[in-house]
Amino acid sequence: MPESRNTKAKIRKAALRLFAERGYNAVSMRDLADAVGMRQGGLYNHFEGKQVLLSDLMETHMVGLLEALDTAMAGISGTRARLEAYVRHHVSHHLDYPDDVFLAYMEVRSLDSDNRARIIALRNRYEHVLRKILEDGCTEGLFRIGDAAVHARMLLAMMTGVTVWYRDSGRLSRDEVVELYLGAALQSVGLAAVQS
Amino acid sequence: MPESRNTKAKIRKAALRLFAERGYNAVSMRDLADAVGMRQGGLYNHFEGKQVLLSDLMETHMVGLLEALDTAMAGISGTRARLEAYVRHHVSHHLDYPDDVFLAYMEVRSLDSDNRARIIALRNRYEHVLRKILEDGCTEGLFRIGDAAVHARMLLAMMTGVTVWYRDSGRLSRDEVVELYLGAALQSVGLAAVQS
DNA sequence: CGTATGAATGAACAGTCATTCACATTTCCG
DNA sequence: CGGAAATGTGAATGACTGTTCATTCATACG
Repeated sequence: MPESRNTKAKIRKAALRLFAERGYNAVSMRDLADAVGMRQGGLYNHFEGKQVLLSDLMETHMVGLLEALDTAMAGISGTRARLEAYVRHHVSHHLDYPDDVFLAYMEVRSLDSDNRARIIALRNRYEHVLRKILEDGCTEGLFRIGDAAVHARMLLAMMTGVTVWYRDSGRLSRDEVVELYLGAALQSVGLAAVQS
Repeated sequence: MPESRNTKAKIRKAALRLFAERGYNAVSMRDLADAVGMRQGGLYNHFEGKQVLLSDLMETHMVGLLEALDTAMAGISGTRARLEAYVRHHVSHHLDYPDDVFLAYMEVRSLDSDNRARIIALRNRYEHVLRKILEDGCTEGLFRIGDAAVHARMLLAMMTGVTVWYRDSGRLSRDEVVELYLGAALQSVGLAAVQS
């Protein structure tokens, strides 16, 4: 069993990287087996098939994302503080797991309809938390935004895009990037960033 | 000749929709021929191959996007007015050509390296215009942003994301959406939206 | 009318796809 | 040690891939 879990984890890791890099449809089971260092037939001892592997990866990521969000938001009160916690969580989590995020975003359409519905439901839960914060801020007269639902989508697209360009070897550290996104997000809702 | 151009246009139109909908690798030449109403062999009278078709679609879009940007920015002076023109152009163009945009964004990795380099060069030119506006605004002390290069990417990701959720059948008109994005973009750089 | 042209066909090509399976090998546990 | 369960192999499956091509067809031109 110990060796089994190891191989399974190696398959997941390689699949995640390859799917994110080339796209689900552009990766064959041969490619995947080569990356793991085994023959294609053996993959089926660990996963029922390619589609199951994809939906497994995506569901694992979405569940982890929601759990991390819960942790990040736990005990945070106050609408502004909750927005800050959400933004910090989202950006840093995306910097930590760029392949997972990219896959979950790009390959939803490669899922069959049952799996797709499950993944989208998880994503909606995640987005709803931000939308609620923005609605609260509007109700309290704290935020100045045109439309909470639209603004939630704007912020999520803006923040998620960090995975497209950020590289660890670049000019900015992860923390600096998080703070840049936080500042922009706060200003976008009509709040000034804190002067530190 | 008139019929020829017509068929070519039909192929391009169908390919654009199918590639955007299912992804380049998930669309076969047979699928495409079916959508056009012909047999697969005939496609090669109009395009050298699948890859050429893809890069042709993407290049056409990028060139059109740059031309539309030039038109939208022509004669506009003043950093704030230029930012407003850029945002309005970008969002409304994306609302008008969602498939083109989606394809150009998602399928860059499906291009072979020569075509990819050409498309990315065009995209860089497009992004550079916004970055320049943001840098000017910083120099003039007009904008309050952490980093112009990063902020350009944030705004582009935010605005481009409109194609993911907007539907004509929805609650908001295109003009309303454009103004919402404009307001958010202005606030994100530290400017208040105009009170109308 | 004869013929050149562009376009469409449908079969064929060689290769790749995900998946299956009979068979080895390794690993675990009593 | 023995046997069973887990794990990996390599070949085979049929379906599908992008592309090619000989052929047919309709139209346009001299």
